[in-house]
Amino acid sequence: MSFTLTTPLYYVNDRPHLGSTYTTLACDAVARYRRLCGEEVVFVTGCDEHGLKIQRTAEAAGLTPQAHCDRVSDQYRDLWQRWQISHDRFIRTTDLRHRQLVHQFFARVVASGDVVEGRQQGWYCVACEEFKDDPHEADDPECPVHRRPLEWRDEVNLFFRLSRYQRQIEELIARPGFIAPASRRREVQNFVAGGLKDFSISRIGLPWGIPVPGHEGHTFYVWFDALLGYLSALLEPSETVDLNLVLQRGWPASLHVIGKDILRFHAVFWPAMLLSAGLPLPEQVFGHGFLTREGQKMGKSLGNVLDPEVLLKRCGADAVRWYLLRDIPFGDDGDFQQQRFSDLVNNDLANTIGNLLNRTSSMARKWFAEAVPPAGAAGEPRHPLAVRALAAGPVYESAMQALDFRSAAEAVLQLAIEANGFLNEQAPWKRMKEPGQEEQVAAALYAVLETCRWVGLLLAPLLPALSGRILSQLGQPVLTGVQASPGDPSPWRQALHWGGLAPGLPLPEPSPVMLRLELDAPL
RNA sequence: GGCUCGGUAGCUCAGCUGGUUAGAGCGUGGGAUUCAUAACCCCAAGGUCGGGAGUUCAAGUCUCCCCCGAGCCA
Repeated sequence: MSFTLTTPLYYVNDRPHLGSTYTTLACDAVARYRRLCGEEVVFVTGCDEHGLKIQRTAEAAGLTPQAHCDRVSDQYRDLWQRWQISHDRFIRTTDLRHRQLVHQFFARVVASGDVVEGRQQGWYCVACEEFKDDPHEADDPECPVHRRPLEWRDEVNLFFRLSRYQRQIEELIARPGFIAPASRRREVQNFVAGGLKDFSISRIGLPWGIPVPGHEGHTFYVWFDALLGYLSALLEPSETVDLNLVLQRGWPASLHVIGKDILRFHAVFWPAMLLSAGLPLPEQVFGHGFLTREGQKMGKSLGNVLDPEVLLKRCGADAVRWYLLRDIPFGDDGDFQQQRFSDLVNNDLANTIGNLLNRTSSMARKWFAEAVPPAGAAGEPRHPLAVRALAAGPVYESAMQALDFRSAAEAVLQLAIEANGFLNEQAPWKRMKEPGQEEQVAAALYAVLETCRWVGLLLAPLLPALSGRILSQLGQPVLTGVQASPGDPSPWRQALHWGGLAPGLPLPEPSPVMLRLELDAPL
């Protein structure tokens, strides 16, 4: 069973921003989860590097387009590494191999009779890389998104006959689950219901792009070429570029995660292109929401852009991942609020989870020879905390399947909250002062330590680093996505049974697994 | 202008097919405790559920109108 998922291929017009980081973190959580479940995962990310906008940005910076792309794509690669993103592929659309694949794909589309010449006249937004519908006679029209002047174009281009796929696309988007969250489906349906129009797939006089074979002076429209990056990413760098091979390398994708603004490209244009080329369609396109900051749109003009570099450096990956995944319903727009960010990180991670482990481990060490105490009655699946943990598992898993990170995170957190409550009820520190209570204290501590182990395990996809610290403080082996033999449950799933913590196992001296955030200045 | 979503405690939001005293988290206030990262645990706070009208024995929960905000389309 293989699971291919993609982030968008990020446009290298500017340095990476929080939005792309958000998308990528979410995908990383999914990829890690699927691997832990024993699935073979291909996690694709990369950069989209062609187009007039890039060419101009490079010129403005006094660089060749290639040098500019190299620089920005390096920033992405570097950023993902520091965020510990577990992608398997990083594709750049300026790779030679990508170009070859685009040519093969184009040949198929031509063979299907889906490429025609047409005259394209209209107002063009370079920033959007898109024709707008402003009337021909408009005076100095502006792009409503970028508030920049549109440019008049009148050229003979190649068109993709999207209109031929009207029915198939309608059927596709009607399929439950194809467009997620479901709340976004109607928007696309309305667009499609309006009638699909052929769209141009080439540009004239734009050197920074992939040349169209057999059409001197034409380069591919940046969107046409970019989406194909999902396919070229799948091929091993060492093997010949052969479009047929993608079927053995993970295509079709199970999941495209994108920002809501590019849903149409992924849910309409892209599937039509694939149909034309005779390739199977992705199973799901998930359009997540946008992030604002303290209620305001982030932007250069406002000077309120939250830099992922700064966030990582000052707060750490765990904190940011937790906040974004646990507090913002994935799919909805979210607002980044610094106060809430530090409140949640400190309460959930440092206090509730971190301190739980710390206090319990230190009691166990103090009274039970620096080791996991005997389980006694706490080894039974009937134990109250066992019941909780065993119930949390399925809730957590179905949430992760649905990309509902928030519910998944809450299920884990709830477990820790319950364990804290249980500990206070049992008050082992009080009981230890009374004679003959040792056995019960041991059992209570065991139950809580075992709950901590579950918390650590369940946290692995969401907060891999913190998860590792928790587990290692419990003397547990580092989890990897190592494949189980087919049919067997994954090591991770196997570990998720009550009583996995071995009594007598030495416990290392505890040290806080999660420090509190002290953000004195604004981020 | 058309369509689609929202408007529920200071903040962020849950509230499915209408039915006991409208919920959670954070923040705030109080209490308890000392194992622990001044952490954990318990309790409280009285929000006309955007406004108005209607249907009903009964409406955040259905219908209509209006106001406000967001998005898609034109």
